[in-house]
Amino acid sequence: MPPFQAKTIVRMRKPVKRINMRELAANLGVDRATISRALSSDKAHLVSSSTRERIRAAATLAGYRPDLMAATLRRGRSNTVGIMVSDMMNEVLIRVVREIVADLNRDHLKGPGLTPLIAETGDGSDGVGHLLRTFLSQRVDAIISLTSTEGDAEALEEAAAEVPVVLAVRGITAIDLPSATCDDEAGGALVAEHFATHHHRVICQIQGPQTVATFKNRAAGFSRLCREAGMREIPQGLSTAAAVSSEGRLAADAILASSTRPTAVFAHNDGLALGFIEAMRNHGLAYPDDFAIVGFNNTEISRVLARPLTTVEYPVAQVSRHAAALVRALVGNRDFAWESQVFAPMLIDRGTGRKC
Amino acid sequence: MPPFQAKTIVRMRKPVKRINMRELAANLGVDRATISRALSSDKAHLVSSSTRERIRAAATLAGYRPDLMAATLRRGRSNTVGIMVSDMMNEVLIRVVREIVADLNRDHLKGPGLTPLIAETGDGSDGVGHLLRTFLSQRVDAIISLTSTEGDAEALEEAAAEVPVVLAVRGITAIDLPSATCDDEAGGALVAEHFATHHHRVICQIQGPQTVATFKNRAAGFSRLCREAGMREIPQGLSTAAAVSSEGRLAADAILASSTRPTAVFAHNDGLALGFIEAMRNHGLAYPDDFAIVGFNNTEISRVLARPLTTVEYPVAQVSRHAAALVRALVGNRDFAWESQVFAPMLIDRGTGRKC
DNA sequence: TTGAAAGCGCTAACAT
DNA sequence: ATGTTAGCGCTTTCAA
Repeated sequence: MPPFQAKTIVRMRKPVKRINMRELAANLGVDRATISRALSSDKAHLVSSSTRERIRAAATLAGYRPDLMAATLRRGRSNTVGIMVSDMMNEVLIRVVREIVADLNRDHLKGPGLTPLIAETGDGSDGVGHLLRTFLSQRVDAIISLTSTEGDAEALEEAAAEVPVVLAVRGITAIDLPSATCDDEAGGALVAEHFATHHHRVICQIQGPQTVATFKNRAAGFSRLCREAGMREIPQGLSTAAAVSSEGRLAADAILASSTRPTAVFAHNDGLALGFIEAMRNHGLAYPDDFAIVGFNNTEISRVLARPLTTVEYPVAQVSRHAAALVRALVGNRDFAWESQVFAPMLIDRGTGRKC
Repeated sequence: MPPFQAKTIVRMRKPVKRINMRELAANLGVDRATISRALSSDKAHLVSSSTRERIRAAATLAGYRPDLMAATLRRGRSNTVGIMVSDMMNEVLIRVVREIVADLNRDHLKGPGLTPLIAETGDGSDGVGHLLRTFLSQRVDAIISLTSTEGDAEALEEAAAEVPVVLAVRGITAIDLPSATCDDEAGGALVAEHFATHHHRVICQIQGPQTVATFKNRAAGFSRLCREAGMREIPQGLSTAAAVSSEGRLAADAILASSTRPTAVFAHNDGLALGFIEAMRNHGLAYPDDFAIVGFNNTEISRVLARPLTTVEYPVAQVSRHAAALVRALVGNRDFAWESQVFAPMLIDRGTGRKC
């Protein structure tokens, strides 16, 4: 156990009793119902403005906090949305979560809105199932799932029977749920096209795990355009065990050892690209002169490199906005005629994918 | 509006009515109280094992999900902890959140445990206050606040009157709350000591915003040890507007332009260090040969650099564990005699802070 | 415009 | 070992 410094303080808490609506009503000599109406956003107009203001002032003064549990129980709605994210260290996922949260919070300005509850799927065997059950027990009005896998289909379907479930970032083919995703096939094609434009003839891709739809689609789009543009792709299917920089380094070693070297490399995400760049340096090669390289996601690191990386911007804003819109609509009306949308990514050309 | 592809699907949802305890009881011909006991973890022994199993099987089969809102209302406790984080893109903060969540979830194995609710403080003017109010209305049993600032003192104190509030990562001097933090002063000193050990005589630090206690303490510790070790620190107080790589680049330009150049540089976090390294490259200097450089936080990027960076490991595990322990203890007993703890950081020597 | 009364689904005290 | 009863704090008819 490493050392630490301790500061010992003992302290008694004054047990502040929370004031409830009944007490507040008694203090003011009005009925609880009047308080409820005065404090609500949709029924406030039913109360005379004088009493309404009197009640609101008194509530603030007394530090009254409505019990959302009780309100939810009575109302049958919690005005809450569960957001389930697979990995909080993933920059794209967190950006999407953030924007969804901001989007939903914006509604609070007018009306009750939806309060987001964020949780990460644990490593446990049934992380997704457990979290979904927790959300349902918390009586969320809807669930947004970020980056679910095909293995989660059953659990999601079960949840979807009770509340609207919206998928974001990654869709699922086994079940038909409203979703907001990125067109990864187009993303892959975009990169290949960029290489073709800059006259590359022999190129390759460092693929993320092909069990993940995202990477499978990027690979497919890239290969498709390679064929269409008459470029030679080598080696076919250089797949990694995880989309992280260390795997990028390993892939680079393989590429550099091969007899036919490509002139351009597409890494399925910026982490893999970074690994490739490091390996290049280790091999005495200069980035970005000795290989053209393009990443994916436009993560912070791709921007702060001494030589910023050409990469693909994930349509974070659009995915987030659509996911939020879907949830809002479905919470308002379960029979809403939703449509899943697939948004186009965009190439950010910073020059590292050109040199032939 | 960038292009997108739309897949239109209309779908009717079968409105699955949630089964409640009363119905389940009726189906089984037992009383609701028996169901409640059978399904609980602490009172299950009061039910005969045969009916207990019968009830549990039926509950699972029927897809019964206890209404936590109702249970909370009745019980007066939600078994829920609000975790408030200022920035979800901050790697250290997210690691702490994760570990706290994992720690609290571990309790679920035996007994009800505490379910964490994670939320990010919005950019709004009163983000902290608003979030605290939301948490209190959700009847959380405790609140953990990550990286609060002195400006949040009042709001936190108000919340602390109702439920235990624990600070993590960053403490507050204005009020006396249980906390789990890092000894940043020692961290700064650690780095200076490292430089002294490797015979540096003229050194400098690129400081994060001095309004933030974390950076102020790192600066103080560093400067203290500089004086004690007889090293010359130049320029005094090179403070940045934000602890990000772009600011690190600016600071580097200033350092490189000065007449007396230091041989070693302490960047208050890895982002600043990265900016410095980039600027070095831009100036035709070689990292890590032309300057010794040490960062802080041991973030992923410091590890994946072609030449990994010497940095300081934040005591994530200890801070998390203590924060979780404080919450658990205080939820169990408000009068628990808590102690705030300050944990020591640790230098990770990867060799970039030696060369003189 | 306000009040009275019922009840959301659960748990805990008490009774059997 | 199980059942009976009351009530957590709120919102929503319905009535005045």
